[in-house]
Amino acid sequence: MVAMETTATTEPIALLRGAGLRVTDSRVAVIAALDERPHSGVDTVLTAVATVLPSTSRQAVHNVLNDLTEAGIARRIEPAGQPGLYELRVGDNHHHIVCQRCGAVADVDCVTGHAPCLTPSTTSGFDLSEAEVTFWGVCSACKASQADAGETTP
Amino acid sequence: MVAMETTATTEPIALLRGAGLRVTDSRVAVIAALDERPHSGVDTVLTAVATVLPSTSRQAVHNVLNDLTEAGIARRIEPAGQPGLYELRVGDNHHHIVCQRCGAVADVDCVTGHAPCLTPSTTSGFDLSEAEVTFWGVCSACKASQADAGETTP
DNA sequence: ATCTTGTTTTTACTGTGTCAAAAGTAGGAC
DNA sequence: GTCCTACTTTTGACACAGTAAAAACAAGAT
Repeated sequence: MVAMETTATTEPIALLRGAGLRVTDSRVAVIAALDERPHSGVDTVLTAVATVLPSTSRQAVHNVLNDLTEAGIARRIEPAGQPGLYELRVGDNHHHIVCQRCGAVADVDCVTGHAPCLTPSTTSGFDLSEAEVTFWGVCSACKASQADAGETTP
Repeated sequence: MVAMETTATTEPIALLRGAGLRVTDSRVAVIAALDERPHSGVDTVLTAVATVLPSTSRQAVHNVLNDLTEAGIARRIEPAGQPGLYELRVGDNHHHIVCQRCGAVADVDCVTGHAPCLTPSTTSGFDLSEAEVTFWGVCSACKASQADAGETTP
């Protein structure tokens, strides 16, 4: 554990300590990976972590991501038809826009105008706790390569 | 093929013919099942269909549901952490509210007030095509049995 | 430095869904 | 009414994402 010259981009150690989680290389590396590439899946995180800690197992990444999510350090999103993705932005209620061709994800701050931004017209007796919005579209990269465009789900 | 006393609730045969799909027992049964229990998963549909056509395979249900979805007769939704669910309401842009305990799903007609109901504040260069809203909460049944909280996925 | 407890590895397994070839059936043509 | 062909269904195998559990190991307190 290095730790003296800390103050990395998101201060992984402070995040972990603050959540009462042990500071381990894997966790620090996962947080760093998510900080660099938000909306990463397990595979992407594993690849990034493996450049620093080659012995890391996929299961370890699953464990760490689950731990971080439970601790409120990370957030998991799961666009339909894709494996779960993780990001460090938590606590602010932001949404996502997903590319229907390549699966790229970008953040969307909030729906225009309204602060609570969403209230269902009928709650059907449910106790409402959260509104999740996913926008679907085509990212600029995919728009550019209009012609070929992967063959999956236009 | 029974079919004489048709005119069921959603006229499955007309739906299939209109979409250029062949009318088969399985398809009619699947449509009937979805009509009775919207937001059903493959298993639920299979159970319902099997009471009428006991030889039906799970694969057949997958095939039929995929066909119906492609034909625009059914719509697939996929709340995070749950297998895909299907419903016959298509074409109207409605949303869903999902119970965080038991997974129950109810329809929500639209977000209050606004007609286009959703526009992202920033599109990050995406061509927007659709907005999907999922509300999360606790259904009345789960509220009632607060203590134990069921585990069954209805 | 040692101990305790939490973390990671390893291996196996479950659930959800897809793929592909063979067998069977709907629906139009005769 | 009967036959033919293309579309459906069955069967069985497989892919992918994630979970489960026990043994090896490391963080942090004493």
